[in-house]
Amino acid sequence: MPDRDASVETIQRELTAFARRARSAAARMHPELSLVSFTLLAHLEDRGGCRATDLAAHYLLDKSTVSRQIAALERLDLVERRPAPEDQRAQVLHLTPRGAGTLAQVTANRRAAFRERLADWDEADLDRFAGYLLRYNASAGPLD
Amino acid sequence: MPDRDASVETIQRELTAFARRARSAAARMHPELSLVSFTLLAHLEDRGGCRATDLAAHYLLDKSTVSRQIAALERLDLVERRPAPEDQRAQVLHLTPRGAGTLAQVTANRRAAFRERLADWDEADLDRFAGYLLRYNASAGPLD
DNA sequence: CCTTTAAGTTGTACTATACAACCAGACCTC
DNA sequence: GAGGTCTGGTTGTATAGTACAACTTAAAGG
Repeated sequence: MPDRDASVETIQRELTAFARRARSAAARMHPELSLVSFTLLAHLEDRGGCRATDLAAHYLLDKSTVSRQIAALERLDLVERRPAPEDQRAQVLHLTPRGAGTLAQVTANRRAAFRERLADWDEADLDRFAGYLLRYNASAGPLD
Repeated sequence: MPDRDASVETIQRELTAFARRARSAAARMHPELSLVSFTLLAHLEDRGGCRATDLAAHYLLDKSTVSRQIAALERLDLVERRPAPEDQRAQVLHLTPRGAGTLAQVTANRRAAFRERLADWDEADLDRFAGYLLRYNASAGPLD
């Protein structure tokens, strides 16, 4: 028989355990792209390009952090800067072809890893789990 | 109608978003104890003391990392070292009273935050969500 | 115009982390 | 029981990610 407090306790414990491992797990899965870099590239792809400031606001990162992350991604030829037509101060960031390729590769790896990990879940459970995660994250505010 | 791939995709996306925010969220929730320190203290409480090597093995951290974390926690008077009775090389780490108090405080804060966040979930959903997280984490291997 | 605001970069500092070198105590084998 | 090896732990060094503050340049608004 379910007990509210026990369930909350378990959720807390398991999410904490997950959080602790997540970055190193990501690093193992795709050494060439940290979790943050991956996220930034994915966002650029999703939006079809945006400004550094937008990334900073969206992910609650300092603009200096984003500036350096982008500089690193540019050095790797994964991102390029284009002048913003209406604001000479700003740059619009876009994936390069290489960036798109790397992102696709990493995305495919991640997808495969998750699929395998969830291979023996039945469809109804997957659907409910996805729903719970959405609901949980939605209550976090506009952090993502 | 649930679609397997769509659910996996959602799970992946939402877990990634969660992982990205987790550390800074923890830092906001309890600035005095990082997620890792919190975990180490909790483990010490749970086990009633253990060696640094055990912590490193359990959390897949390098022993040097644990050594420095423990040194910091000792400086804060949250952890103390006791000679290991049967091995002069080793030290058994224990919470100090202050460490136990801080851990209790942080645990209470976290619990309250999770409770509030999950306040409008009904008991059956909490129970299922907890079960799914357990199942998901269990498939990760003995990382925790 | 001149002041204020916004976009980005750079200097500096801190934390978490790993790997390698090392030390000291324990253990094993002959 | 002496020497070689293994184990627990610390320290040196390096890297990544992050923040805050100072600065530059351009836009916006009185």
